[in-house]
Amino acid sequence: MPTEPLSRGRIVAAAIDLIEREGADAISMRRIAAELGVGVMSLYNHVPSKDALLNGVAEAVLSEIEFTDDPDAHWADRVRTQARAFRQIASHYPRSTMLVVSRQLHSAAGLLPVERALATLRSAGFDGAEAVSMLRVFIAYIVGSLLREVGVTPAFAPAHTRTISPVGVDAALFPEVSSLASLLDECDHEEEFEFGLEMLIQAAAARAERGSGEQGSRGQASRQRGSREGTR
Amino acid sequence: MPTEPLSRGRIVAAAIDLIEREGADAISMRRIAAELGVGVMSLYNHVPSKDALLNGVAEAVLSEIEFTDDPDAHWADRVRTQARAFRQIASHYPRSTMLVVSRQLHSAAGLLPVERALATLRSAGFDGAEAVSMLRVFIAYIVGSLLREVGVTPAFAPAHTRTISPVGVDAALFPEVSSLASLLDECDHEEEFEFGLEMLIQAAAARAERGSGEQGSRGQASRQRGSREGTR
DNA sequence: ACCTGAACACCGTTCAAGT
DNA sequence: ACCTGAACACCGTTCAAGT
Repeated sequence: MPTEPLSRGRIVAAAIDLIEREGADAISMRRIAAELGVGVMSLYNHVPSKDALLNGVAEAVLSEIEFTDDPDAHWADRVRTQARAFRQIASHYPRSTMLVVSRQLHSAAGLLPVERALATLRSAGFDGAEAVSMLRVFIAYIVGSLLREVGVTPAFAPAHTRTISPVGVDAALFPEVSSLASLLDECDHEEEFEFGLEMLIQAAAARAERGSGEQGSRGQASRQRGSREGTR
Repeated sequence: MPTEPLSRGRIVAAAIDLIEREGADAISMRRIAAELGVGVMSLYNHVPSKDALLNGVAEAVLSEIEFTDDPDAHWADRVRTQARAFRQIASHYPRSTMLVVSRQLHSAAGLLPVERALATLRSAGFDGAEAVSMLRVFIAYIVGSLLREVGVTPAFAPAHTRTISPVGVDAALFPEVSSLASLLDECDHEEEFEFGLEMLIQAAAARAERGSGEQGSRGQASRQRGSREGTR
């Protein structure tokens, strides 16, 4: 009594469900098939391989995040909104986050956020090259933040396993780490995310102002990369 | 004729070798054992599990990067040097990078870079809480950058598979993406890394200056997180 | 203490057979 | 077109047996 016909969508949904319930390590074609009450090989009628299925999972998760965008808002606010939308992945699909972040998606699901971000950065006055570089910087920061937030914790790492607690760190070898142990131990992920986001936006704003008149300023700045000379 | 006795170190080295040669997906306890010319179960005399072995791989890779640090240099230069040291992972051990980045290490190998970074940030005048937050921001950016750089490409993705080439993107739906396709297609990873690094250092420097007099400024700034108000 | 083969409970995917 | 069981070539790890 097949309540509903098998389909790519149902398979992907079952996979997401299983990942969020038991962790990314727990998923296998056989488990998913069992979850759907079908034979393993039935899955291959709708999905070419496990790898393709995982791409489907990443796409589905990414396309489910809310991407409201107000084109009339200040560009900095639009960047904030878009960055926070990405962070929703970590809270809505914590155990699938690694998957979303570690597979580059060449589909519309991945292209739409990029399109919006580029439009926003161009509206701030950046030229194409600047907008692309800036977008890459923001994405790198967001991806790294999400990875920290979801911890990539193996299944259910007990919260009591203190990692850098005052006890266990040699205060002579690591004075800073041991004196800041309590701060390193706990982390308000939202506050931390916002802190870095503001740093990046501030740096971007400084470049937006500076760049309004001069043309090749960024090209020069990037040309002196790799030099070991300091700021001052 | 056992040329050399089996040891944790030899096993980890063989694992790294195998990963760099055939990709992270290719490694298995059985393959590593075969590589070393021993039975699979012999590995378990020196390593409790595959998971522990992978932690060992991450540790070994991390501890092999050069961490020169000149305490007399300007703090911004020290940050630059340390950030670039991390990026060496991507060039020296591209296919192990994901492993290093996705496992939090509670060993000395992971603690030393943290200790140096905190000392550097404190020398810039940041208090403990600021230094810890700032460190997290830099790490998030670096981690995200490395992930982009190593591509997490499945084994040997042919370079000819153009992902966002001008052809294949609907210019009406994605005007920015399609007009900036050539810029999005290619990426000078070093230049890109330096670009974002300078943005973060600039933002950090602005906070270092501002914070020299006032005490609770950062606490206030972070307290207004989540507000939808803009910059201006 | 260190090594090991057999065995167990899993994998992803191919193939030939069904409807 | 869709489903499927058997089979193949793999996994990580336990266990009991060896030295």
